[in-house]
Amino acid sequence: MPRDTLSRDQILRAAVELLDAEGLEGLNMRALGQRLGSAATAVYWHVGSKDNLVALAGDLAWNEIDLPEVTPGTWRPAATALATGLYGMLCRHPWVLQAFGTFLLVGPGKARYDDRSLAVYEEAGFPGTQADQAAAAVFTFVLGNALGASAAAAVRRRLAREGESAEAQLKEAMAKAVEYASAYPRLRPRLDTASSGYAASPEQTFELGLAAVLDGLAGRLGADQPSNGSRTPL
Amino acid sequence: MPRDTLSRDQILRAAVELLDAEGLEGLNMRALGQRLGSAATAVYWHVGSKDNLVALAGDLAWNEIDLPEVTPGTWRPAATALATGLYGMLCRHPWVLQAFGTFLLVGPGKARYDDRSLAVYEEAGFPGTQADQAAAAVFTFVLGNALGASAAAAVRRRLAREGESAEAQLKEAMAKAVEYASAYPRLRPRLDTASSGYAASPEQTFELGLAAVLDGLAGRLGADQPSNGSRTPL
DNA sequence: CATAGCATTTGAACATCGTTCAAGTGCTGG
DNA sequence: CCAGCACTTGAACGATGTTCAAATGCTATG
Repeated sequence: MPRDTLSRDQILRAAVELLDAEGLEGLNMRALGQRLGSAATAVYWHVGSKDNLVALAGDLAWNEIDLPEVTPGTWRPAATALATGLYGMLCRHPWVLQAFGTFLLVGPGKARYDDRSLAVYEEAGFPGTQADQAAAAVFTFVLGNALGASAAAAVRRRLAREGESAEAQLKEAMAKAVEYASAYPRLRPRLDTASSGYAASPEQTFELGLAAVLDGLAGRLGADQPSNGSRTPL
Repeated sequence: MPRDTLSRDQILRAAVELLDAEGLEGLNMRALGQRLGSAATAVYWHVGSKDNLVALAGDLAWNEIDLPEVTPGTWRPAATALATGLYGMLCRHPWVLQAFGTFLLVGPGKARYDDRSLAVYEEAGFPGTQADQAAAAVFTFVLGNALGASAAAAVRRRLAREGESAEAQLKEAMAKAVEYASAYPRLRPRLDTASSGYAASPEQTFELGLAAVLDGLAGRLGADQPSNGSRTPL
C-alpha cells in the first residue's frame, strides 16, 4: 500500500459528501478528483465507472439503516423501524432517491438492497397470508410511503434553501389552486389553511401516514384469509 | 406559418414517443431532431431547453390522467380513481418517475400538477380533520403508493425486456436472500414461493395495497378527532 | 542491494451532449 | 415588390464520462 494512494472507502466517503452537499448533478469525476487531491481519472481504477460509483455510494447510504431486531409474532415494530430508518436515510441523502428512484424499492440490479429488508419483513411475517403478495405489498407500500414522505421533506428543505423565489412560486401555485377550486365551496377554507405555509411538519405527516398505512395493512394482511382478499370493495 | 415548420405539440409528441421507447437517457436533442426531420437546434426555438422540454412532456403525460368526478361526502372512490389514474400513467410513461422523482408529489416548480389533484382531495374531504395534515397525508401516501407500485411494474417490464440476464440476476439475488435468511427458519418456504417468479401481478399488489392504505387513512382521518391522532401507538 | 514486476496515477485525447450564435431561408403583410 | 419577422441551420464551445498509453513508485525476489 503506497503512501499517497486512494482507497475505495476514501473515494466513497468523498463522493457521499459531495452528493450530500451538491446533489446528484453536483457530482462529476473531475470535481471528485479535485476533492481527493488527485487526478479525476485515478478514481476509475477503483470504481470502474461513475454509475458504479453512485451505486456504491448508495450502498453506503443504505447501510446506514440499522435493520430492526425482529420479535417473532409481531411485525409492526419492525416495519415501523425499517420505514423510519429508510425515511431518515433518505432525508440525510436525498440524492439516493434521485439516483435510484424507480429501482430503490424493487430493482433487480440492486436487489440485494431489498433482500435484507425483505428478509426482515418475511421473518416479521404476516402469518397465514400468501407470503409473496404480503411481502410485495408491505415492501412497496410501507417503504414507498417513506419515500414519498422524504420527498416531501426534501422539497421543504429546498424551499427553505432557495428562499423567497421558491416561496413565491409556491404562493402562486396556491393561488392557482384557489382559483381552480372556486367551484368547490367547501374547499376554500382548507386551501386558506394550507396556503398559510405548510402547517404540519414532514415528520408529523410521515408518522401519521405510516401509522395509517400499517393500520390498513394489518386489517388486510394480518388475518388468515384468501389472497384475493375480498373484504372491502375499493 | 411556413410549410415545414415545427410545432410545440409535434415536438412534445415526438419527445414522449422517444421517452416511452428509450427512457429518459434515450432522449437527446439530436435524436429528437432526427426523429422530427429537422436540425437538433431547431427544437430550442420552441421549447427553450431540454429541461423545459421534459417538463412539458411531463405535463402532457400528467394530463392523461382524467381526474375523477367527486361526489360530495364520499372521498374513497375519488381517491381510488386518482391513484389508479396516476398508477396507469406512470406505467405507460415510466420516465415521468425518473424525471420528476422527488418532486412529482410535492415539487413547487411543478406544483400545479398537485394543485388539481389536491383540489379533488380537498373537495373529497376528510370532514372534521385538520385539512392540511389530512391532505398532505393523503397526497403523500396514496399517491406515493401509486408511485411505488408503478415502480414495481416498471421493474417487471424491464425484467421481461432484458430477458434472461436480468432474470438470472434476480435468481442470484434471491439465492443471496435465501442464504441470508438461513437464520430465520420460518422465512424459507416463503422465499421459495417468492423466488419461483413474481407470483402476484403488479396490478394485484397495487390494488391490495391501495385498498389497505385507504382502509388505514379512513380509520385515522375519517372521524373527527384531534390531529395528534393517538389512537394506536406505532 | 538491485532490479523486475505490479499497482496506481497521470495527462492527453475522444465522443457525446446541451447549448449558443451568427447567418441564412422563406413566408407575409404593407 | 420588398421589408421584416418567424423559423431553421450548421458550426462551434464547454462540460462531462471515459479510454489509453506512458510514467511513477512501492514491493518482493534474486
